[in-house]
Amino acid sequence: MTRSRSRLANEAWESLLTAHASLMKRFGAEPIWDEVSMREYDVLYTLSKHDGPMRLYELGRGVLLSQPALSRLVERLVDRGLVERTADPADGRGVRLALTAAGRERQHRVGGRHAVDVARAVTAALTDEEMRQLEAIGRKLAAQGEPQPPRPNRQEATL
Amino acid sequence: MTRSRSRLANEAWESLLTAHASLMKRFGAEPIWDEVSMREYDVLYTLSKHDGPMRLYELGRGVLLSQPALSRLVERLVDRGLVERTADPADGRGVRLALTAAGRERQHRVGGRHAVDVARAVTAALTDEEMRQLEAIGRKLAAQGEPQPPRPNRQEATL
DNA sequence: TCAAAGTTCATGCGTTTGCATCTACCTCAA
DNA sequence: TTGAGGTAGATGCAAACGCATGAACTTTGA
Repeated sequence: MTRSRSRLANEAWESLLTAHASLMKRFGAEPIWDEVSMREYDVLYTLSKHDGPMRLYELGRGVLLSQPALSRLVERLVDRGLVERTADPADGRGVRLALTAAGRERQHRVGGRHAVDVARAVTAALTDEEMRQLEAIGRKLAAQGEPQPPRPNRQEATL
Repeated sequence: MTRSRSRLANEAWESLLTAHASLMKRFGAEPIWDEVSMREYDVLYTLSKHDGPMRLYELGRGVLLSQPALSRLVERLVDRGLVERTADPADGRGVRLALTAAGRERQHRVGGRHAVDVARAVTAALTDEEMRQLEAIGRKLAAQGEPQPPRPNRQEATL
């Protein structure tokens, strides 16, 4: 891999990080998180777009939290009546997580307001073409992040 | 703003979020964070690419942390001899933050290893052209995130 | 068949975070 | 000049987090 290609990659990643931090800060400052925090919303949203119950470790894939932290976050949502947690009949170790009616309502309401803020910020910054590019690029990066286990062919780094 | 343009914006943002979480998780799993955590590194890196001392609130712009959390994170880095914090002679309220020699060395060493991981993941997922696109898009989004104060024209959402 | 190894989630515990607030200092207008 | 209002950063405290580990269950291979 060429030197400049590595450099390009790092600049692109830093750019993504900066954009993420900047916009997260902006969105977090909006007065819509009084009922659920952004992280809680993240979980509610992930559950909402998944049909059928989810396992805790499935949730963990999409959320940037340790497994214990996620476990307790879910517990709090259960206590507040937004998420339902039942034992998985097919696997005694696991749990099945799903939104309650209240949870779905909450997600939808907060999500609607949040989407307005997102649209406002993103459309102000990007053209349609750029939004499509970002969507595609993000998808590829996310796919790259996931698959570690295909083949354990330990091909050590060249550096 | 058209409906589909809002939708496009939200899909792009979600894509960015997913990519961010996925790769952050991957990078965080690398065995290079035993000396400084990712957040601490973020601060060291931000200081390293800034010439001259920084103010705490300047640091805060780039880091996704509350002001008190950042204040204490910096305090820990000071205690560990990686950051130097001195009173600002020009503003008695403020502090001047800079890397110590040890801090600079640490940042450079960890940063070098991290950059390898970033390059590996990003170059595996994206073409050169896509990396350039991401770099440009991130820059625009970050710029959009910053400026709130131009005009407080409260133009309420159409939801 | 059954014990060893792996997986899934929960819990103990020390650390870190965010919110609210405080102190100290700066700015600006009267 | 001065005092009201604003800004920079620190601190008290409860909430949330990550790491290490535990408990319960499943899977695997001999």
